[in-house]
Order: sequence, then C-alpha cells, then structure tokens
Amino acid sequence: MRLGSPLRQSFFARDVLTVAAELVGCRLVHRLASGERLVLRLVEVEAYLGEGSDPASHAHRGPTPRNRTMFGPAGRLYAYRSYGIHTCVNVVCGARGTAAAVLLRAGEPLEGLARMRRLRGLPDEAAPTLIARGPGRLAQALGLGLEHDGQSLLRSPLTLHPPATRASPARVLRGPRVGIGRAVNRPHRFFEADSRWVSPYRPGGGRTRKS
DNA sequence: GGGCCGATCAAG
DNA sequence: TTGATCGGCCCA
Repeated sequence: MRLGSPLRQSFFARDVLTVAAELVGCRLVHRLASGERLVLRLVEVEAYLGEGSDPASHAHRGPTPRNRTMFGPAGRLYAYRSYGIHTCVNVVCGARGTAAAVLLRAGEPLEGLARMRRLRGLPDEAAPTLIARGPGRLAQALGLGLEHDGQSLLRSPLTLHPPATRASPARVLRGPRVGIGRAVNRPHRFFEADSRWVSPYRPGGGRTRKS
C-alpha cells in the first residue's frame, strides 16, 4: 500500500474543527519495532476545544500532569487512561497553548489485521469490525499505550497520511459527541456516512443513569 | 483524606 | 447491567 508523505505540522496547527473534519478518511500508521506496519483509515473523530472554551475537554480547567501534552505543540499524540483501564488517543491541534485536540474514535483496519487482532486479544477469525470500532479498541489495536503520550505524529514510527487520491472522498457527517455528560449537544463529532466501521452512537454517554 | 464521576469495554 | 480501577475535582 502506498501512503505518500505524512501530514505536516501546519495541517494540525489550524482550527481544531477543520482539522477534525479533514482527518476523516486519513490513514494512521504505526510502524512497530519489528518493521511490521499497522494501518487504519480513520472513520470517526471528535474535536475538543481548548482550555476554557469546552467543558467536556480534559484541558478545560487548565494544565494538569495528565493533560500537559495538550498544551504543547500541535502534531503530537495525547494518550490518556480512560476509566482506569483503557487508553484513548488524541492528536493535539491548533496554536501551541490552546490545548485543542481530536480524539480518534474508530477506524477501518487496512493493513496488519492479524497483528491488530492479537494486540486486541481477539481470535484470528474475529470480525474486522471488532478491531478498532471505539476509541479504546482503536488504541489497543495499534499497540498504543500511555508510554506513547507526547510522541510526535510528524515522523515514523507514528504518522498520519491524507486519503488515497484514487478513492472516492469520504462523505463526512457531523453530530453530537459520544460518552460525555457535558456539552453533549455541540456537533463536534465527525464520521463517515453509512460506515460499518463507525462506533455505535450512544446519546449522552453509555451508562444509563439509575433513577 | 474520602467520595464521586468520567472522552470505555466486555462479560453475564 | 455491572465491574474493572485511574486521574481529577470537590468537600471536609
């Protein structure tokens, strides 16, 4: 598979909503130490505005030890632990210090599927839709953990590449974000229309409140 | 320090 | 529906 040049920092250092919309259809590549290449095509992302402007953002209340990568330059990976168990990954965007980021929520596996299944703990015959549909699954499938927090996405082993020029451009829809309690109604989630690779939409979060 | 709530996932 | 189980925040 041909990938072409990776996206550059100028791509990421723009308005986070613009970047998020354009990231749908891009390919995320992790080249493992073994030389093996894992490739996902992004089908679903969420934008989080920076400090002060987005109550749902980890950066909303300013820098902390966990979110400090968000306050650094654009084009780096922000990895955090979710619910004490899963790792989720973001791309830092915008001007340095704004702490905007795009959460990578789901992808279509393109290359290295056998390896991704192993990383996910799935049997060899598991459906490909189980590999990277959902942010925790996506990170696990690519072998990304907290140790990758702060890593650059501008060069190997971790890179993002524009959509293949041959392929028909993805039809990108926009809707509410998933799994958060605050500022749910902001349409900051971008996803490919009619895609089986997109994570299931759960309005206002997956956990139903007990009355 | 204690208690609660998440940008989640999978088993029952 | 629940449990796993961590960081951050709020309250004492």
